[in-house]
Amino acid sequence: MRADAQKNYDHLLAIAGSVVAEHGVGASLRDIARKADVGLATLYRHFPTRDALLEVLLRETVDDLTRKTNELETSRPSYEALVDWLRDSVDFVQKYNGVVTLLASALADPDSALHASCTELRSAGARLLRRAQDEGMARLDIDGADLFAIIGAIGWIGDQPSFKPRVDHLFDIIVGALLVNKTA
Amino acid sequence: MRADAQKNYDHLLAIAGSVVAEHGVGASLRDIARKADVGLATLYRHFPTRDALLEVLLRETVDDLTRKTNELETSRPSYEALVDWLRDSVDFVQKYNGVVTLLASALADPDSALHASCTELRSAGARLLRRAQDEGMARLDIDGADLFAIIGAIGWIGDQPSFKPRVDHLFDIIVGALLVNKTA
DNA sequence: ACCTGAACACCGTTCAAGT
DNA sequence: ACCTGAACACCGTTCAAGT
Repeated sequence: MRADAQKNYDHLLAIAGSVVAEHGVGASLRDIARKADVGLATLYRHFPTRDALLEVLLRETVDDLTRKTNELETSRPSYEALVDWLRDSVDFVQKYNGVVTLLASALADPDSALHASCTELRSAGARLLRRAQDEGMARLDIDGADLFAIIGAIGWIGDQPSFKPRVDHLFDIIVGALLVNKTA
Repeated sequence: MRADAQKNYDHLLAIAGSVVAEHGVGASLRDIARKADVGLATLYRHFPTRDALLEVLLRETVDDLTRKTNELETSRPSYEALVDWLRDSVDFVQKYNGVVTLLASALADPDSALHASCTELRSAGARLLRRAQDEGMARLDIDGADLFAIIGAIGWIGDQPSFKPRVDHLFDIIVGALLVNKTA
């Protein structure tokens, strides 16, 4: 990549990060190009679709999450590992408003630029879930896709300004329902 | 209202119902006017905002729900009444795609045309919840707003085509978490 | 009273023309 | 190679002009 193109790319990405942080995943691409002092077609040249741009914005965080999953799996009890991973996943989808709906549709669309990130996330969760189920710590009637849907549902709560203050409380309640009651 | 205006109003509403059923609450208003063979400004005359149109589309169902809540309250055990009401509420928000997000913001915005419907729905749920809590059937650390957020979260799952098949299953799991375990 | 076309300010997407 | 302005087809919203 030519030096001037690289500079545009980096600058575009930085501006996109702040605009998406403010307006969510549906932010105006025109607005991003404008704020980056770059022609709109230049944005399209670097990021041919909205998904492609968001994929770059989210990739780093997903990779961190995947790496951390490996650590959790080897170093922590299955119960704690699963809950910690759910906590991290909910934090991840709340990086930008609207990520949950984006990921839900990307999961079902193999052509989406985000499809790989979604399946990675799902299979990481499925592994931790399986381990907890094998040890009798998690209910047996759920799978990785259910986990994904539940992360999305909790993330949706966090996306609504009026519900955001309750999201931690509701996380505890909903996630609690996935675990086997140890006092029984 | 003049006879011709009434005819336009009724026709507009019927067309809007089918277009919103197909494209969700964000459906193009232009498209609705076009399909109704009516000038776009005529739609605006009858429904000055998108909220006003959706409010009319949803009102009937909310009223049914409120009426049914009264029945549930007097004729059924608190536990069953609460679960049935949650079931009906989730069905209600799934009448059109995107209703959950619409209601979440309308609940926080007293100027919204849907604000009244939202607070009605919330207080109906709060009443049933209180009764179940008084009888020791529901956990004590939740309130009507939590119930509303949870209905929204489950409704969000139903709005995602890839998760829709799991929504009944996840309803049982999440709602189960709100009830006190009777086997203890 | 009620209806309408046209105007305005946006948006995403594409492409011929520039350097 | 890379960038850009302009064009196209949409959208929501408003308003002067018609009947």
